[in-house]
Amino acid sequence: MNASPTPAPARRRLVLIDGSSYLYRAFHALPPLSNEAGEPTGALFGVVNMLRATLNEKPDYVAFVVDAPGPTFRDEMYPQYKANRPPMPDDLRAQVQPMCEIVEALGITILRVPGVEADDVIGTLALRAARDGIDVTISTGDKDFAQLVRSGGDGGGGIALVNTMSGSRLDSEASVVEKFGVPPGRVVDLLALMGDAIDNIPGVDKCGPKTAAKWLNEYGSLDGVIAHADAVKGKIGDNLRAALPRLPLNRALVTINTEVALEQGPADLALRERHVEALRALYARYGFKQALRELDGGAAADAPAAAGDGRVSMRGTEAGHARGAAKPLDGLDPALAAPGEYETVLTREQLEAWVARLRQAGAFAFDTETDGLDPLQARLVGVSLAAEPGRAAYLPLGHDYPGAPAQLDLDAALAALRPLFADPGLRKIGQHGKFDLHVLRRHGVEVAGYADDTMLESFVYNATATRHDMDSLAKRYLGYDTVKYEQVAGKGAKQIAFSQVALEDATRYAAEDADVTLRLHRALGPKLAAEPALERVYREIEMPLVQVLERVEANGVMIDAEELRRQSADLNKRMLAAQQKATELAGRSFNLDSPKQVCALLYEELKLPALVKTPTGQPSANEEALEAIAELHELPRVILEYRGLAKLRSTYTDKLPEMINPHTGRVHTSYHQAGAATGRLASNDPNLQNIPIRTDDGRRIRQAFVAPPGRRIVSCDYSQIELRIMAHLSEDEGLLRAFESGADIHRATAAEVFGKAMDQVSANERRAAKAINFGLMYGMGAFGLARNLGIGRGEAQDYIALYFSRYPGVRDFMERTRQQARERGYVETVFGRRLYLENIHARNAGLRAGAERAAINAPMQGTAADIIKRAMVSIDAWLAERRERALMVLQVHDELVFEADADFVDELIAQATARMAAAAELRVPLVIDSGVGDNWDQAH
DNA sequence: CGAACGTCGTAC
DNA sequence: GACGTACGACGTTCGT
Repeated sequence: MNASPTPAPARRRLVLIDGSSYLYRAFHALPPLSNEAGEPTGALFGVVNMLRATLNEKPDYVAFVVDAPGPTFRDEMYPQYKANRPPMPDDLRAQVQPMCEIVEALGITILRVPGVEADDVIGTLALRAARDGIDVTISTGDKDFAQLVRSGGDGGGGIALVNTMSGSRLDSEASVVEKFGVPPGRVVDLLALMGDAIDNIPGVDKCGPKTAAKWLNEYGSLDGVIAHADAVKGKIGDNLRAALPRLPLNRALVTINTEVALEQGPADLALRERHVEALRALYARYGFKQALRELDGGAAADAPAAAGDGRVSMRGTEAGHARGAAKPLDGLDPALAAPGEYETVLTREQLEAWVARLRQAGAFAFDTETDGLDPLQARLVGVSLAAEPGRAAYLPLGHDYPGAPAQLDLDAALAALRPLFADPGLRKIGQHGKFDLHVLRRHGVEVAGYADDTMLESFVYNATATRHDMDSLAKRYLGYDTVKYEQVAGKGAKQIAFSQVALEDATRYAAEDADVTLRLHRALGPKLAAEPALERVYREIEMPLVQVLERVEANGVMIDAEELRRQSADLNKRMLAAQQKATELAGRSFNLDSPKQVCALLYEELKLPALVKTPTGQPSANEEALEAIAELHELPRVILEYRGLAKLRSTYTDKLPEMINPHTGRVHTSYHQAGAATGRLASNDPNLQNIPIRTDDGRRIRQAFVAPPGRRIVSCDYSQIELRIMAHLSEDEGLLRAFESGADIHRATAAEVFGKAMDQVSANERRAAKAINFGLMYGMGAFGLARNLGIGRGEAQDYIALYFSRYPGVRDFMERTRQQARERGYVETVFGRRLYLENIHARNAGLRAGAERAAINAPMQGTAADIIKRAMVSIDAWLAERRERALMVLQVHDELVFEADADFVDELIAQATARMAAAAELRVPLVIDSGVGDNWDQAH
C-alpha cells in the first residue's frame, strides 16, 4: 500500500492448499479419465495441474492440507455434521495415495492433523503467517474461507483466497464485500443463515446469499438479525423464526478455528527441492504428458529479462504486477476498474438519448457485432457504443431467435447513427477498427474521425507482446477478465451465430466490448503520450494507415480463376507422374507429403545418410537434406520435384480461386497491422505477400493476377531499400558513396571486397557479395554464409572480415545496435518505432544470439516498413479524388501494386514513385523501380 | 474430432 | 546452434 522510494524486499509468500477440496472438485469437474493401465486419473490430473500452476508462482512456503480420519470437535458439537455425505467413491479413493506421492515429490509438505479438520489447520497457519508478515494465499474451492480474507499492510501479511479451477480470487475486504455483500468478519453470519447442504447444516429455508446479506446489512450482525427476527415479514420471516434456535450452533460450525495447537509453524513449510526422477516416474505412469514435458524442458525457461538502466520496460512492469500484489494493476485509475452498467437499446427514445450523449461526449468507443468473421461478407447484427467508462449500450439490429424482442429497424437506426460516424470532429475509438470500418461501410455508414485504435496503441507501445486482441489487452492493462465469445455463443459444433444469441447475453458481451475499448484507450493513451516518439509513430503512421488499408482490402485484386484452374490441372498431371516414379523407385507406395514417412524410407529402408537434422535433432527431410543425398539415389530428386508441384497447387493454384469473394469477384486479403513486431504488415486470408516469383513454375501464378479490360497492373517497388537504410544508419562512407553513384550495389560491394574494378567483377563474385549484403542484414555469421555459398567456413569468415575492413561503418553500426539493445532493452527505427528484445540478456546463449540478430535486423526492416506505410498514406490521399482511375490493390513489404486505367498509368507512376521516394529523407536517395502489364508477372 | 505442434516452403 | 520477419499446408499427436 504505502509506496516507499526504494523497492521493498519482496514479501515472503505462503500457499495453503485445501487438498480435500481440490480432490473432490477435480473429481467431479473432470471427465473420468484413466491411464493406459486403466487406473482412474481424472481428479489426479486436475490436482496436478493446480499444483503446477501454484508452484509457477514461486511461493516460499507451501502446505498441502488434508483431513485426517477420525472425529473432530465439530462432530462432537453436532453429531449430524457431514452425515449426509456419501462415502468416497472408489475411483476417487484410488487416487489419494498417488496424489500424496506427487505432492511429496514436488517438495510440498503434507499436513494431516488427527482430530483437527483441514479447514482449521489452514485457518490457524494462515493467521499465524499473516501475523508474521507473510502474505498468505489459500487455494481452495470452499467459499467458507472468505471469512479469513484480509488485505496486507502495517507489517502484517494479507490473506487471499484463490480458486484455481474457476480462476476467481478474493484478496481484499472489498473483494469479499463485492462477492458476498458482507465483509469477511460477517461471512460466518452469512453462512449460518444460508446453511450448507454439503456439510448437512440446515440454514434458514429459502434464505440464500442475497437475503442473508440484506438482513446482515440491515441489522448489523447475526445477533442483530436474531434480535429483530420478529420484524421480518412474510413466509421467509416465519422460516427465519423457525430456524432461530439453531443459528448460534450453525455459526460455531462454520467458523474456522484459527487457534489450533499445531506442531508446525509457517517456517516449517519451506518448499523443498523437487524429486525429479520420482516425478518423472509418476507423471509417466499416469500419462501426464504436458507435465512431463515441463519437467524435461521447463527448467530452461528464463525469467524475462528486465531492461537495464532503470528504464521502464513494459515487460518489466508486467512482471511486477503479476507477482500477486493485492491490487493486480497498481496505479490504474479506479474508474477504469469499476464494474460496468450496460443497456440494451430497443426504442427510438433510448437511441436518441444515446446519440445525444455520444455527441455531447465529443468522443466515443464503438464496436460492431456481425454474423461472421469475414468483414467483407458479414452482416451487421448490432452496434455497441460507450462514451464513459462503465456505461455502454448495445443496439441490437438483427437478432433473430424464437422469442427475440422487437428491435429497432436496421436502416432507421443506422440513419440515426450516420451523422455521428460521418462527423470528423467527433472522435471515434475502436479496437481493431478496420474490421468495423468495413462492416459499417458495407452497410452504408462512412466513418470519418477514426481517431484511436487500442490494438495499435498496444502495438506501438510494445510490439513484442504478441497478442493485441481485446481480451489480452484487458487482462494486461486493466487486470480485467472479459466475457469471452464462447461464453455467450458456445464453441465448436455447438457455436451459434451472434444473431441467435439472447439479447441479455449479447448485451453483456457486446456492450462490454465498447466499454473495455474505451477503458483501454484511457489506460493506454497516457502511456503512449508519455513517449513522444512512440506517440508520433502511432499518430502519424499507424492511425492514418487504418483507412488506407481498409480501402486496399476492399478494392481487392482480380484473379483469373480459369488460368489457375489450368495450372492446377497441369501441376496435378506432373504430380501424379512424380508419384508413380517415386513408388517405382521406392518399391512400395508411401505418402510423399509426410516428412516422417519420407525419413523412414530414405534413412531406414534405403540406408541413405541423414546429413541434416531438424531443430529438434531428428533427421530432416527438407530440401537441403534431400539435395545432399540426391547424388546417391534418384528418389530424393523425385520427392523434391513432387514437393515443389504440390506446394504450388495446394497453397496457390487450388487455394486462390476458392478465395474469390462471390459479391465482388475479386480476392480480398486482410492486412494485419499489428502482425509483425518490426512494424511490417502481415497478409492473410489469403496471404498475398508470398506469391512465388523465384522459379518459372511459381512465377506463372502471378500471371493470374490481372486487371479488368481497359486497365493495367502497375507495380512500384523500392530498390534495395533495407540496404539503403543500412547505409543511412551506419553512415559508412563507402556504402553511402556506392548508393550515391547509383551503381549496382552488389557489384559495387564485390568490387570493394575483391579489390577489382566494377566491370571486372565475375558473376560468382557478385553472387557472393549479394549473399554477404543480405546475410549481414539478418545478422548472419560465417557458418551461415558458408552454407549459403557452399564454401568453407574459413573462406566465409575471410569474406566477412574483408567486408568489414572495407565498410568499417557497418561494423560499428552493428556493434552500436547490439549495445543499445543491451543497455536499453530495445532498438528503434529512424522514425522512433521501438522493438523490445525480450531475450537480449537471456542466460541461454542461443536465445541471446537470436535476440542480437533480431536487434540488428529490426531497425532496417522496421524503417523500411515505416517508409512504405507513409508512402501508402500519401498515395492514398492523392488517389482520393481519382478512385475511378486507379486503385491500390496490394502491398508486399517493399512493393505497391495498383490497378489503373490504361491511359492513367503514366500519371500514376509519376505520382506513386515521387511519393514513395519522398516518404523519407535519408542520407541516400530512395530509388523506385516500376513496371506495367496486363498481369502482375508482366508488371515486374 | 478439433487444437496444438512439428516440419516444410513461399515471400521480402 | 549457426539468417531477420511473416503465413499456411500437411501430418501427427494430444486431449476432450
